[in-house]
Amino acid sequence: MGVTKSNLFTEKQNELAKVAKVFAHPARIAILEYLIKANSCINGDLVQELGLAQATISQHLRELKEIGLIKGSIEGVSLNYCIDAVRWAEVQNLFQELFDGFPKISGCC
Amino acid sequence: MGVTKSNLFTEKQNELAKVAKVFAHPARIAILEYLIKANSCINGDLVQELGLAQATISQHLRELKEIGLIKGSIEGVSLNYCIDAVRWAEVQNLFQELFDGFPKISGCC
DNA sequence: CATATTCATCGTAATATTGCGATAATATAA
DNA sequence: TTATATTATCGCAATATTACGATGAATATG
Repeated sequence: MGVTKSNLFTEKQNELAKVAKVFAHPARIAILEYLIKANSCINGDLVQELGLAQATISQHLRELKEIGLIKGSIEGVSLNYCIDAVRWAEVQNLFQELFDGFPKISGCC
Repeated sequence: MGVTKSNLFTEKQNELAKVAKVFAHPARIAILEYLIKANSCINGDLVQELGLAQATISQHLRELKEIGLIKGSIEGVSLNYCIDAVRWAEVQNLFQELFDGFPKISGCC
């Protein structure tokens, strides 16, 4: 036990859950917000900005990269991470679809 | 170690992460979608609908209830769970704020 | 070449999540 | 009251996440 039974759910439900999991940590939210503000940055900047160890930040960056929300380009000795606009819109849509599925005027409680 | 360092982040970042965590499981997405579709339901329905044990569903319902997304009213021997419209809009806004923070036309990569 | 800088990865400890059987709690029905 | 139905909670096992020191890989600088 202890493992999520993905086979019970639809492709879309699993996808949304997987994406939501990436947002489910304040450090990753902070990284995204910083990337939006700075419009690019490197790992080192983030170690200064947040108070986490370099290894920890690198790990969070990998998760953001794996889900496709950010991408990095090598810039000499350091690395430029930035938000992937296409994926960003895609993910925004995923959430919006769920939220908009609930009618504003509910006939229930 | 192993514990999230919430003190490093803003109130809002922690709140969004906490809410996202609730969305970070396909069963809870499925429950929400079912509640939207059915416009009310009980735990028993969900055991039929999803393939999880009653105890497991009850646990997921509690998490949804704790974050305020759903609320339940006693209906005889069973229970009516439904989506809390106010909280739903609130949470939608939290995500929208983050998503809208990223300008469509990025000057970066 | 040797050294420094920057980021990724590995290994590990601490903690959190997931799933479920068993059981408790509550309310209805006979 | 006794039995039935419905949901919550407890306790446990399996797995996942979080954090970080240590180390590795790659590139620049002297």
